[in-house]
Amino acid sequence: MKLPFSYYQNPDVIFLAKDLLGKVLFTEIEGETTAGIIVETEAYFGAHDKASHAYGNRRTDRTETLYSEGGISYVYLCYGIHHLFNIVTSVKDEPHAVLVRAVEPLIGKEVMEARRKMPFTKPAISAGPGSAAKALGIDRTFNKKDLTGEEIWLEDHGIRYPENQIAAVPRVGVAYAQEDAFLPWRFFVKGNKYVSKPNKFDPQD
DNA sequence: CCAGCGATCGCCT
DNA sequence: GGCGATCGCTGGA
Repeated sequence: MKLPFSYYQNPDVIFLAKDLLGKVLFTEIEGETTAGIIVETEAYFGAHDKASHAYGNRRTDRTETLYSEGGISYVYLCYGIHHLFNIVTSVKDEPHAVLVRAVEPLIGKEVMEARRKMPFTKPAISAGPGSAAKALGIDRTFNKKDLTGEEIWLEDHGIRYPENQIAAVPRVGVAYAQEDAFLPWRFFVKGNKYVSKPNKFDPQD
């Protein structure tokens, strides 16, 4: 059930971003297990993507994690407040990654409610990358973790969404990436209430 | 060494 | 819908 290390080695980060919808993201922190179904992702196409921290093969202390082999987590602080969780994919030195933007609470809902101070019936509990990470208890200490380990991992529960239920639209908050800002590399489950706000519904529907 | 800013969120109007 | 919070990373001095 736990996704094997090989799953993350796939060189096609766009495929993986879409394939990760429906997979279940787990954390175990101080004996408390929480998990959510991934319902929204964004692909970041490494060195060739102006929206990526690793654009142009930029290497700094922060981006070094992105050059790990697939199956490692990349967590960083955004706006001084929010922790954003990414899944590093592909082979070593190919800095591809998938940002998890929203999850649907599945296991440990009470724990998530305490972390977020709101009932799990409120979509805001885990809609949006900062909220999803907080609900699952993910912070900076989760950077560079093995995603097949005992603290954070993913499972395949056989959840599959038909093609026509998945929207592919431009990514959020990457206007600075110029022409790359228009690439349809944000994927989400249409109509799922835990999907983050911007363009919750496919404009074509 | 330090000023500017970000893959956001929640509160206020 | 508008805006302030808040801090590590980044690149230029």
